[in-house]
Amino acid sequence: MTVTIKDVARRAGVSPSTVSRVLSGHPRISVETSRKVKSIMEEMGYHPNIMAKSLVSKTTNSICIILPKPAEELFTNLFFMELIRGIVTQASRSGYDVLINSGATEKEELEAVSRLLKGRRVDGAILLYSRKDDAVIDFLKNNGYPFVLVGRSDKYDDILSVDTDNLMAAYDATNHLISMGHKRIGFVSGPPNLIVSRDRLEGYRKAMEHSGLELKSEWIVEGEFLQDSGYRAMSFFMNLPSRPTALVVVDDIVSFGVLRGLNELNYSVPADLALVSFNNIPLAELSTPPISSIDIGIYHLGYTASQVLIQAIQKQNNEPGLTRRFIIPHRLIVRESSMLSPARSE
Amino acid sequence: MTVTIKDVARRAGVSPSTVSRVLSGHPRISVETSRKVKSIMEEMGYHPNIMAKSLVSKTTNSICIILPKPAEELFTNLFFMELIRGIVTQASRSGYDVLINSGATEKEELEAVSRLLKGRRVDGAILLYSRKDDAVIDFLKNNGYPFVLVGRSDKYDDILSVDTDNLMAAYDATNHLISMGHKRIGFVSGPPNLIVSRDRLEGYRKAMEHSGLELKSEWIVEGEFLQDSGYRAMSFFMNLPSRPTALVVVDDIVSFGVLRGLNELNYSVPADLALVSFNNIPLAELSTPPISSIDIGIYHLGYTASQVLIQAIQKQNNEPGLTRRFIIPHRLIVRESSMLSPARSE
DNA sequence: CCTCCTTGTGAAAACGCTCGCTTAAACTTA
DNA sequence: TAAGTTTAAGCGAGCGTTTTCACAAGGAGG
Repeated sequence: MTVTIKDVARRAGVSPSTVSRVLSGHPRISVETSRKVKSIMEEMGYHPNIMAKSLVSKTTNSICIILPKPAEELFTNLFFMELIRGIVTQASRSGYDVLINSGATEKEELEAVSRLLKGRRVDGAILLYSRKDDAVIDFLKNNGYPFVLVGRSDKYDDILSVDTDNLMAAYDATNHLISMGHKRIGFVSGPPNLIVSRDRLEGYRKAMEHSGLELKSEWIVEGEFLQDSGYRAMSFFMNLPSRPTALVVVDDIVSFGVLRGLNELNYSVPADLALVSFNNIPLAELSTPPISSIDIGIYHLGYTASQVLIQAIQKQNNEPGLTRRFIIPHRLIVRESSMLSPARSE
Repeated sequence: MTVTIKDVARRAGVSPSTVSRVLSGHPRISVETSRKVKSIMEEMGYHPNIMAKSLVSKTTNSICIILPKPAEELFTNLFFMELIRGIVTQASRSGYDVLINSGATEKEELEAVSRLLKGRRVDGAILLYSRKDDAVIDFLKNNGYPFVLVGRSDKYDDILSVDTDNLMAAYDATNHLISMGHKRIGFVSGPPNLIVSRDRLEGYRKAMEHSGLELKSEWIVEGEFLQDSGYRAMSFFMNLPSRPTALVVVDDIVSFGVLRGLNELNYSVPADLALVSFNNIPLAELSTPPISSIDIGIYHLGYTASQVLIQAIQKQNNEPGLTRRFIIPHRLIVRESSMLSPARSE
């Protein structure tokens, strides 16, 4: 039925080992033999059985992406699509296949990971987003499996990770608003158990402090990475007796919610409320008005994560002392949503 | 090192075959043995080696998604993310892993597919989007590999496919505008080599004809599934001596481009130009104004595709005479972008 | 009491490939 | 020319499973 290495060998009049060596570019194969075998492989339409190869080589040439549990939410965020695109592109260039996986619950997630890694279906894993405490990270680390984190862990500092300097990014975003003349600046945060939420909040705080601006606790609200959270935050802020003139928003998607709310109430952006958010997803530029955003190079983040993981798998970056944490530079893209200074008020 | 079936067998005082049978729920295993073996597997942290299993069973319990070549473009479209989400969710429920793959060129694409299928790394494939002539489809069909097409082929009518009735969807969209009183209706189409573009265009044509409305060729423009195409189409239309009062747009993303252009020129939607598009991606609802869209159940499309493929792999739907073409129902979601009748003009 | 099932288990042959040895041939070197 | 060295290719033992076949023990049927 399917043509195996033996069939090729027989037809070429050599042994299977020779064919195998031709395949892997072994040095001690004569040019002539190599050429002949190759042409026969071509002719017979031979494709090596990846499973058999994996079985003996104990290596699968594939990696998996683990999406954290509330996959529905995350999947609808263009952020992840960009990340996945970066990963798939790089992996494919390195000859790796990418498996994509998500579990409904944290337990399922862990089961899936251990099935894939222990069952030797993949050589390593990329984890997207890090919770403050993560059983999957523990599992991978304790079992010595290669993995990289997109984000960071505050439990371990010796694991491979690719991340944005979120503190600095938030610092920059806030400073931009301050430099536009804003003094009353609010912050719409994400779930408190995500490190990214915390880091960005911290950056906002630092920037406010450094400029000697008041830091009211009522100007900070928490939510999810969903439009609805933005919507709710917006109505909370607009009902405040002393409301902010500008907002730093933890994710573009959340900004869309803020924007929608403001539109419904006939407020205008940036005149009534200026906005800066994070991630610069492709649609940030397309909303009305376009949203100022911190471009964190999502694609690049994914691309690098894949690169780092594959190097780790091939044991090219395991000497102690090597960088384990890769920071992808960010930059602020100023658009209409923050292009106006606030009206004088006090 | 890693614990194998033999280790478990030895420890349990049985043969590897028995352990294997326990694993697969073979009927002729005593309850007692089964329980003992299971507890030992648990205790030793045994996970079957998937590669070894695949090698002998000639089945991998995984499928792959093939994204067509201009992956960059497609990846940034939420459409694909939704589709992938549906596929991954269903596959995971059926115990299948999902591999995601895209090639830079058509040739690379074909290579990847044949490597995966011939190399027996996956049991079947899901193809997203169908071009009018597709080498990958030919390859899969000629080699008898299980696959399903999201979209349709006009070359073969006996292959498994999951699709929207795009002709009817466009018919409905156009009729909606007609029922709002529009008479001058334009169409922004996609690449002409995609079947979906053609079908939607055809539906638009039919609806116009049935209502006895004029069908000017200058009211039909072609583009890509990108915002820019919408932008360009918009400026083309607005410069026309006799411009349409409403547009049927082949994809929401393209509508965003139209919208952006209209905003820049201070036109208002729907007053100056009403809009209906397709796919109803999550952001259609969030734009200003929200866009009327044909919801084609993208997630459901993906979910069904996975289901159909896995059934085909397990040979549950291969008898001749069975449905090979699954149509997912669509429905029109009317939003602000089409909620106004046109000003009287002629 | 002998034969025939049934039930639970084991032995061993694949599955398609890789890789450490070994061997054979050809070439050096003294 | 004998011995050593290099180069090219083959042999065969796995890799961790599944699965066919065989078989022992016990019970049923005549």
